[in-house]
Amino acid sequence: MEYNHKEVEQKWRQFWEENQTFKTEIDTSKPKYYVLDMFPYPSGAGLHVGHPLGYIASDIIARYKRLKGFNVLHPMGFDSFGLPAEQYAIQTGQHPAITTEENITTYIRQLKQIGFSYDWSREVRTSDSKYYKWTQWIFMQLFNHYYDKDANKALKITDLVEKFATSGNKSVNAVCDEDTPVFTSEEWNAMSEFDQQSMLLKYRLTYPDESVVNWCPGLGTVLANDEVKDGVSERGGFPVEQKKMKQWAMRITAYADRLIDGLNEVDWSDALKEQQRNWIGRSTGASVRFEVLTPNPQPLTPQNIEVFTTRVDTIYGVSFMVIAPEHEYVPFLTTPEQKEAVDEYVKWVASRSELDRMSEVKKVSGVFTGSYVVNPFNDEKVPIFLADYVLAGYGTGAVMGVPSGDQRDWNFATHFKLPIVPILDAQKDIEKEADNTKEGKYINSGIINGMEYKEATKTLTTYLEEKGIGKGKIQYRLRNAVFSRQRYWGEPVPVYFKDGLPYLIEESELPLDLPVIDKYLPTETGEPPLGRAEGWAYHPSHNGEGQGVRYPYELSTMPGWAGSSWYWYRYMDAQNEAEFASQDAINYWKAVDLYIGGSEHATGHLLYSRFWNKFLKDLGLVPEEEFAKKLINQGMIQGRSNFVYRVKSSVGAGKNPVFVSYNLKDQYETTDIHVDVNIVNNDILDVNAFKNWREDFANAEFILEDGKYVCGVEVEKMSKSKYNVVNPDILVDKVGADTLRLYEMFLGPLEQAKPWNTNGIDGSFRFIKKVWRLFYDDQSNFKVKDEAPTPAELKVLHTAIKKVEEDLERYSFNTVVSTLMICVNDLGSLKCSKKAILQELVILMSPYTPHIAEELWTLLGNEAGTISYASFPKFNPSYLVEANFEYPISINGKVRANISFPTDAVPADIEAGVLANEVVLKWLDGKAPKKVIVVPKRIVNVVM
RNA sequence: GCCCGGAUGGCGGAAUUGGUAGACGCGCUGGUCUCAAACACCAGUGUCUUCACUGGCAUGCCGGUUCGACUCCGGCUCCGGGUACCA
Repeated sequence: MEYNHKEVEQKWRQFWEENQTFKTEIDTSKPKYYVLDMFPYPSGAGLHVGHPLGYIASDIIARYKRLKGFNVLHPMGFDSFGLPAEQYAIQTGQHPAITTEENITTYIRQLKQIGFSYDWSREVRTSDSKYYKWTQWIFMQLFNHYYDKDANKALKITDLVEKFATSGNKSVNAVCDEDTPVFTSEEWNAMSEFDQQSMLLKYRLTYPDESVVNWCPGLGTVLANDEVKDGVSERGGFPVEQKKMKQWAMRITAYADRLIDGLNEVDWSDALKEQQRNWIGRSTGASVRFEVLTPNPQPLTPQNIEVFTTRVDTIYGVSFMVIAPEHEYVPFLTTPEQKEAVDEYVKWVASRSELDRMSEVKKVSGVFTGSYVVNPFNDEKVPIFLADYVLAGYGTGAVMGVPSGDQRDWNFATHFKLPIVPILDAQKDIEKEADNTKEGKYINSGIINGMEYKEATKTLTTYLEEKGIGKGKIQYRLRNAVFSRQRYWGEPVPVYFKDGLPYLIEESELPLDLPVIDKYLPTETGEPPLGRAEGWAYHPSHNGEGQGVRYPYELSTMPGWAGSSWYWYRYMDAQNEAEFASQDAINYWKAVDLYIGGSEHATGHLLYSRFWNKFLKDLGLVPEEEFAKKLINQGMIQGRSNFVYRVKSSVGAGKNPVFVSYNLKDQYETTDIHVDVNIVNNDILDVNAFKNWREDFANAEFILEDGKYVCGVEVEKMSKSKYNVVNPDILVDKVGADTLRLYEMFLGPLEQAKPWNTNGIDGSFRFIKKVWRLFYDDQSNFKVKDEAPTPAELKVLHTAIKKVEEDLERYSFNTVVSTLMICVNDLGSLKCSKKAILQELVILMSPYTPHIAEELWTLLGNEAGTISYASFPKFNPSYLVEANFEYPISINGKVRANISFPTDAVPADIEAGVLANEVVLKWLDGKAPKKVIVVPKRIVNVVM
């Protein structure tokens, strides 16, 4: 009886569903383990073979941990708000909820087919109002809190109001807007409601903020930088303009230090942690104010320019200052003589894309403004330049130029013939290039002459603070996160406006449901789509205000990352209507033990989620500072395209198209045509399927090699238009889910990017069939025996048990597959069909190939469905003990012989045995060896 | 430019702490079975040399440390990913 994967897999999927095999409850008698996949956006295209890669790995761990006695939480859900459904709605008028529902149905069908052990009763969808009620609720908490630097946590805004009323804000050490004024309690108490509320917005963790955005009127939305190409939208090619807009922002910068420090306590890859550290970009330095000297001061001309530097010790080496060409001071610093040159330069810079500015770093460009600043330390006049390497958006948009210590400044100074002043006696060759050393003693440096780096920095910072011209400062690259989208298909913001100021609706009024609208486009006046919703206004019901009073709601919706920034808690208690999750559930499951997903989320999702998690912890709602203890980024699966080659002369009316095989194509003039990889096997084209594939190829003729049509190959992105998308449904049908799971893991290390190549899947399929043949002979007789296993059989089994366990513990999924293959091959060679051995083997396999494992488990006489909660086989080292070890004998590092010695032989005996060996004697050629190295149970090296 | 990763047979990859480079699988070659094919099974398969034995060469390139290097160190090349020139 051949193994029938279709029947068996179907049977067990149904069993799991009907018996709710993987339904999970809180169970304090077992240790818990939480395995989470980054949940998908359900796109219309369905799953391709790249998507399940991480899901298979996490499912294997989930199943493995169950066997190890853990109570495993392994859920799946959908990040179901997003642009594609809305784009589709704009085109067709179909409500995004309908499209989304359909797509989710497809995803669930495809996921279930691969045999994942998800607890589907915990499924969540971010676009479900039962879910986004809590996203809105968290937003409200953020609005109601501020960050207190002394407590180093978020505190209630009502506490802040109390402090303001009693002692003003001078003693308050809180994160707030840069322009927050200092006020006394009297001043606070005298403020109007409007002024007080405006002041509080400077402290709230979420607040409306003016920010410059890529506004695309054609699409009626704001675009990310990478959605803009050459000044037009990537999608549709509409013009994009820079526009200031009131947007909600999240004060993530309040958590900058904790976001950096927390990285030390999580087991994430160094590459990923480094990326987050760089993104947050904490740098310690000093801010220094330089007084402006301009020949033509105007009322708006700034008196000072402030710079931030991480090397304040180099301040005596400053020979120029650079401000960003976009800087608001530029018009006031430009002298009439320089105006023409400056205007021209500013215009030129504006015309250059970021890419241009980036790739041309070696070419120095800039222009003198005509004005100067004064170096506060040596009173020297320092010219102010504009240069495109300084960005207006970062820090103060101004940089001090120290050519002897910074290569970019050195290039600039050399180009404009500015002085290059040495400042440290250890600087070398500064006439040739900059030397950024911190070694040596300072020279040409006024009050720090003769000092070393540490002392100099301290001295200068103290001086700055005493004179009131600067201070020590920690600066971050991280900016507060914009939290608005001019879109329909997202969470409504639970805010209404009274006198232009935002107020929260009552918690009891949540969820604020997404209203029905007629069209999914911005309004004629440029308002977001919610502006179309009739009656989209707040009716106060709580404070006794007059009937019929209405306040307009916020019209923008939340961004895609809102719903995904806390979802792992919802899985813990997905149906709870009273809380986002019960404290019982949260304190049991605590945090994610293993999180698997793509590295493209490094600075988006993973940073925002950490931020929200820390905030929820400050509120005492969750116990852990970090939400994901261990994280693995799975590598991207690239597409592998196949090509056919159409002979150019065969194209035209009345002609049959002729295709030439890959290795003969150089003899013809051909056109490369992508061919559907699903009708190609091991790069050999199925010519009949090809004729049926496209109508215009129905009469195709072929020039074959060795009777076959060989296709060309290229690695590209997996995409529909390249016909290289491999759908898991087809493979599940052909070879089964178990084979697919096995093969995806067998491809290589999980973290590594690799092209999908269906060639080779046969090997995994053969493995499944080989396992089956350990149970059934050629005549379909069940051949499992109850005999006692031999030492050889036990050795094979326990070698596998050891390796499978070790490899799973280090997430080496691919090598486990080899181990299982070796084990099955060896048992086959031993003709082993003993129950005691096979029973353990089946458990070992079950995380990878759960369907066939279930079937074999019951064939061995076990109760159906119990394998998922069986015990992982216990490794017994005594079965692996060997009497002898075969030593490789190398001579000068090259292996020349193998000699067997007893395992417990002492090095001296081994050495004597080796030197008596004839192969060794031949190589020694009568000479005495210089040295013999014996590494017990490893190797012997004879040095001559 | 900067940051991070990577490079091993025809292909995917293995080698966990410096100790027999190429496990396992694909593909290919030959054989058994079959009318034939498919399936399955057996044998071989880095490369050069050789009838064979054997030997030389080989983990992107150059150099170093070591009895011994895919593994460690220094320098480079190429490929992939990220990116906000972050002072």
